[in-house]
Amino acid sequence: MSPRRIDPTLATALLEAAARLLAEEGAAGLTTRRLAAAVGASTTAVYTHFGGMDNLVRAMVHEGFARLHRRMSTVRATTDPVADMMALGYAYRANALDHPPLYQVMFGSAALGGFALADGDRQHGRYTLQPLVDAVARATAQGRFRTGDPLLVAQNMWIALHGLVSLELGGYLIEPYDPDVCFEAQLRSLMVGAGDDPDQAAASYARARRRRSPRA
Amino acid sequence: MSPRRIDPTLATALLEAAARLLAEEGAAGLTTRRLAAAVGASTTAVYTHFGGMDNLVRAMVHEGFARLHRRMSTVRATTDPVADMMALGYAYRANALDHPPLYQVMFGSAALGGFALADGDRQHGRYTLQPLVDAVARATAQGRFRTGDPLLVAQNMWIALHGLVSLELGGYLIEPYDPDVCFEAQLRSLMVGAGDDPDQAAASYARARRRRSPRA
DNA sequence: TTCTTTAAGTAACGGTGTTACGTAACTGCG
DNA sequence: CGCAGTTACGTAACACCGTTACTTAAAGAA
Repeated sequence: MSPRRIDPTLATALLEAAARLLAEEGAAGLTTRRLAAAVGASTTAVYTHFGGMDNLVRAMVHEGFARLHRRMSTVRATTDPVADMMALGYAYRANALDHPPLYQVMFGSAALGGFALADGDRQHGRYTLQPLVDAVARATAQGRFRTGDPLLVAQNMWIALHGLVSLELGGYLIEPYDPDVCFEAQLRSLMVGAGDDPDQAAASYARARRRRSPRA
Repeated sequence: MSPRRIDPTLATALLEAAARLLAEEGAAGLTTRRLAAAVGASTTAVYTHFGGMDNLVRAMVHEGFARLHRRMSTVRATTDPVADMMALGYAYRANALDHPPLYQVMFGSAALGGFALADGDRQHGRYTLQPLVDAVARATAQGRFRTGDPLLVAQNMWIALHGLVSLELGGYLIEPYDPDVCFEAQLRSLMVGAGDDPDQAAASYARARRRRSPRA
């Protein structure tokens, strides 16, 4: 009927509803019509505020990266940079497991009806790696890693983490080699691969385990 | 009009058309109607032969795993098992880069309209890892890897490879740290992480590079 | 030849993203 | 205060999607 002028920013209401829909029903449940129904508006609201479903999803992805960044930032640097890296790995994985569909959308694992992120969106999350890069630099400075490009080492760890999380969310890692087992093996292997001593890596792993999963 | 009884197995024609559509237009271009048009049939053909889009896609995924397995099998075992592992890594990545949309569907990175693989489908590709497991066992027997579970080490490498390929296909790996750079660093890091000596890993890497990418 | 089975087509249903168009409310200016 | 312009929304439609009754025609068996 009459356009109801109640919003306080219908845009944010749409975003919240979209996040809830995505979390509760997965990517398939996030449609313009259900979104409109959830906020008591019409489907055109999506277009006046975002210009289409793509941009709305893009906004959600940005928020997702921001939340990931916040979570990674809660991991404080200690005197054991390798343990710090592992703690960052825990934070990364915990964030993904807390919001599986969002993670899958962020990294393209949920087509969301043929929509695609722009180039800029994909690299938008790059700053998220910074804490990891710093930790690598500290580990290298302490002589625990072979000298090399810290960003390359960090990116390598990110790649492996994404592989694990992606396969875990997809349900590809099963029984005796379940995600937890793989994750532990992967973390230690990554550090040894970067140059750390296996025993020291194991000690750092034990240390990182103790300060598990800082809350979002 | 009249049902034309011409097929020689309309089913295979549908599969071929589906593979072509997927490769040329991506997951979004693969619809029942375009599929039907491509083979000159009606959309019901998909249902009489596959019982729905899901099963048709499932069949394509199985074929994709079979092709991956064939490609991995062309990597012959040599006296340098670490180089063999790296060659298997090349084969894995080359296969994915040859059929990007198919790879993304195989590993859930393309929702294909809310359809999902069954549990069995996801683990169907598991046998593909066997050549890798064998190579790990040989490397361990030669003392180049720390003693441990070969399947866990192989799965760890698979996870990292998938992370790289997945991010590469998604366009997340850019400029100074492009996929090729990351891939090389990753391969060597993986071997060192499993216990190999850095120098020996570098030598094996050079050896693997020389026998690059056996053809599908 | 007739009967049964099977594969295909037709047409529809409900759902999707998107858009043209109308309309009501707010905003700024005189 | 009142009038224009802009903006935000709803309505209704379009084209497309997967899926499914229902029907029809062909193939094989007796």
